[in-house]
Amino acid sequence: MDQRFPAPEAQTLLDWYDRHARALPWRVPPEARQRGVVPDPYRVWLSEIMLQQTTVAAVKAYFEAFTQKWPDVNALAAADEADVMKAWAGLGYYSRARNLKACADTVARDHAGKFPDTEEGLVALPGIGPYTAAAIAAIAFDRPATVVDGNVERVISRIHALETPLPQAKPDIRALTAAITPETRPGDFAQAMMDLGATLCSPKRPACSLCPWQAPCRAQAAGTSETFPRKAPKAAKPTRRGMAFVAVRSDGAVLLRRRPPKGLLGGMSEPPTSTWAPDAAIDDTKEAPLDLDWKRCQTPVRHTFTHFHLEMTVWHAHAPSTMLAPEGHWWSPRHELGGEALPTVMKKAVAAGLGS
DNA sequence: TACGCGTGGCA
DNA sequence: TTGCCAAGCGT
Repeated sequence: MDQRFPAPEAQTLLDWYDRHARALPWRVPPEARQRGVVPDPYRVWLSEIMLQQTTVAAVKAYFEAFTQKWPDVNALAAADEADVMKAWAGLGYYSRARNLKACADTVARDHAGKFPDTEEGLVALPGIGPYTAAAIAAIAFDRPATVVDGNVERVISRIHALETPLPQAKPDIRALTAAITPETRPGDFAQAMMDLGATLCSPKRPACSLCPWQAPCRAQAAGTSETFPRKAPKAAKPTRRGMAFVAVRSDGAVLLRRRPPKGLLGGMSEPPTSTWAPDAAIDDTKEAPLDLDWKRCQTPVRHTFTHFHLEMTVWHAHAPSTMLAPEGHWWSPRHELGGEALPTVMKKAVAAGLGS
């Protein structure tokens, strides 16, 4: 052990957390936790699912809406899946919403509405992986689980100046995190690690001068904090092209359909679309669901998904009020359009079709 | 093991 | 404009 770098102490981070913890809607503040206030496992679980790969700023409004609509796991289990998808629309990664509902159903039916209080029990539930199981066990049940998320990976890789790139470094990071996870206040420790990563030990321009773990941090000493964690370069995103068909009935209703339950935007709603491919035709209205006088919108809708760019040509047409929706489709009245389970890209397409 | 899976904010 | 990124999971 290099004598210049003492081991990072959990207590040092907990002292910092007691002074600087972020106030979040799903969190029991450290002073209340110390007085014996315990978190609601339902709220901890819901927040953890929403926060997967998603920013706190984006989650807040959805968390408030969900807990208003469905205050506990039994209420969510009693809900229609379609309503859950509508409430999740815009948040992204829609398999999370399907798994959220499946998990609520399982907890209500098989566990009498109580979440399991161990990592093993939690990780067996839909949508709960190793990170989320550890986080719920620690935060909701104060178990000394090793909680490793993207924040922890960044903090630990900097403290130890780990040269191994992610994801190969994950086993080392897990072991190093386990070694400093305390038996007392493990839930606050996990949340403190995330707050440190989110506020001081940030990806860009970390505020090392304010960090409670400045002394043990090798990257800080070398002035290279921002270069960790090491990562393999990412592949460039290809561009796919396609079409969307926005049919508007004379009373303003718009034709929608449901996407297949799995895969991209699985289970969400959309105006009819063509298949998307790099060389797809964007002017063949024979692919449209109805035989109408289709007109092309001038500006295509651009949208970027995780692994490709989409350039979608939007076609629009007026339909007579008597026209029936094809099998599997429905006319969504204009005043209900905002409440449909439309992902953001499809909201853009509908807006383009209505605006032209 | 590696890939598929959304979105919005920011430099 | 473009790339990068944010509390990962399922297959």
